[in-house]
Amino acid sequence: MIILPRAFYSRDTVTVAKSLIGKRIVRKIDKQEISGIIIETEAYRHKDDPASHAFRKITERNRVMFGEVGKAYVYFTYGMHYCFNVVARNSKFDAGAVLIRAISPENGINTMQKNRGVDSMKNLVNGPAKLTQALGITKEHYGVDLTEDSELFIVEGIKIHEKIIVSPRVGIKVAKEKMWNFKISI
DNA sequence: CCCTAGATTTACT
DNA sequence: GTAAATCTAGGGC
Repeated sequence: MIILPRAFYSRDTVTVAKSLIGKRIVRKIDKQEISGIIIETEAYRHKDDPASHAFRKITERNRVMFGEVGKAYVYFTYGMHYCFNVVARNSKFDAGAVLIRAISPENGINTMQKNRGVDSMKNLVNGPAKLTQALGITKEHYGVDLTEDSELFIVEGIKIHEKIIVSPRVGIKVAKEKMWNFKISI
């Protein structure tokens, strides 16, 4: 099990978003290990991206997007949902993050089903707020370093044979022309 | 299958 | 004050 190094995240945000497809996200709760393969991501950048939380300026919520890469950016939205991002950017940008939109469950499926309150596989982790609920990710994980073996980190995953599908990002009202959504269908 | 509405808190304008 | 990187249930087809 090889944890992705900080250098992995020190590249252009869009490149990192694409590269994260097929990697494994690992969540340790007590002694149990829950994991899944990342199958959908989106890039959110800085000055050229009006849809990004970091578009205007640094604030209390988005400040981790301006900090060290490889850390978790967790935000709360719509009054009831958490979403999980990884901070990633190269030196050309002051901020950037990759939203994890969907995973494919591996270990701890029972726990995910319990956390979600559903037993269908199809509906388990196929959305950004669903996977945070299934993995028990909350604002407590804001700023967690994902390059260390702790309760939440990302490791090398599987080889991808499927073609990566490139689409416009989901759920935004501006900058829809940017094709920064990446996914595979398994 | 597709569509609509309601939930419910935060953070920024 | 209001929009928000969403999800679910319920109704109609």
